[in-house]
Amino acid sequence: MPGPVRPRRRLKQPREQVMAAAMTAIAERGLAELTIAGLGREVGMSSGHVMYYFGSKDELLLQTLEWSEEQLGVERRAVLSRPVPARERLDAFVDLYLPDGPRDPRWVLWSEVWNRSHPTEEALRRQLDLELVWHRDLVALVAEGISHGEFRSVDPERFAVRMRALLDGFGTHLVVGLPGADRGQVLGHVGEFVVDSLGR
Amino acid sequence: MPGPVRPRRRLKQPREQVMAAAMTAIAERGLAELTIAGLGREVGMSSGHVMYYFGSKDELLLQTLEWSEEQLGVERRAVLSRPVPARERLDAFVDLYLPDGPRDPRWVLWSEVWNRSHPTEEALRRQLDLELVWHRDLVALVAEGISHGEFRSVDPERFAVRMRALLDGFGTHLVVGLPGADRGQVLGHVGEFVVDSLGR
DNA sequence: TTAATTGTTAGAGTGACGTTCAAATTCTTG
DNA sequence: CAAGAATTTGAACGTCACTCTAACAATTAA
Repeated sequence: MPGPVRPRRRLKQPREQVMAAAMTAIAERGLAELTIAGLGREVGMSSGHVMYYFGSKDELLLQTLEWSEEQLGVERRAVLSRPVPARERLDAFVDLYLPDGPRDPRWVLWSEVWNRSHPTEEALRRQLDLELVWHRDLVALVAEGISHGEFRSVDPERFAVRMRALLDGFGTHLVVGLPGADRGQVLGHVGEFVVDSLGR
Repeated sequence: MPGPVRPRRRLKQPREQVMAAAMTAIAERGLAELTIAGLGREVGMSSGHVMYYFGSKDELLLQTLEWSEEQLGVERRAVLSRPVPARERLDAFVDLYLPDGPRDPRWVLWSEVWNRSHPTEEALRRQLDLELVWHRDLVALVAEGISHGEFRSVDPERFAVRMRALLDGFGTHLVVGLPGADRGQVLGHVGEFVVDSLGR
């Protein structure tokens, strides 16, 4: 006697559903408790099904990070093209760059993928691409601010490297929930650094 | 018929042996490939034996980080008490603070323990203690440099927060092996930041 | 010295996980 | 509508952290 036939409906946008569930799960319960089977359960897939789409957990995490960065990229480009002073756009850039708070999934994923011991050549290139878009946009914004006479004349590339180190440091503090690392205070520190470095 | 009796000799300093092996293994093969059984094999212990001493893998990693920091603390205090200008001691502080290079086990462990989703109250306190010793020493050094007229008069606490964010950012770039993050260049950036912030 | 107690060690067992795989089902297309 | 491609399931596998029991060694008590 055959068992009852369960419906096998096709899902809409299965990749997106999984990645969205992963972001939520990381924000709510952390990476350590994120399992392929559990993730599948959230969206009505078997573990094998999730593997069919992503091939491995590492690849799932990297694709989720890329997906998240894509959405943020849209916001960033919108912000950067606003017809307001460069300083105002720089503040918006910083606001987008920093994590929302402890366990921000985008930052958790960043840490996870970069801490892999043996990334493939291809994965490394993709990870680096994610860095470069932020970096290039920052360099271009600073260069524009300088050419408009709004910022002091510094080397935009060199400033961007230092600025991103500062943001990554504060971002790390925020995302791990280091006591004393409050988003408001961090924004204050960064603002002061910007004034010190670029103010006329 | 009983099997052959293998010697069950007591090991000397078993905890230290395991922690040293963990540091080496992380530096050479990364955290992902670090297993309790494999670690035991390196020092002639069974997996159960390692667990007997550390109770859990998380606890092993945290104790290893503490052990590593203890050794670095000795070096740091030696460096900070040298009878040389504060600036020179600050440079030595930075050199000790930053990772040696990609996969520096101290930084890998730091990232691992802070990225745990649900640390115990006690673990969190111990992790925070590791941060505080660096922070306090930095604040004291800067305050000393100011009082000797060597540094500009800034808020030492505020400077230390910003300086550590910068160091953590650059340190993260170095430890994950971000292309373009070279230790020499990082030291250059940090040196420039110090001059900008504290130079008279 | 021996007996009892405590501390140390091995290794088998457990459950959860990522991953693989073959079979079954649904969709697409000629 | 038939054939091939794409999708979906769930069982199986190997590995891992962790648990547990029994054995062994060191220390202490008598």
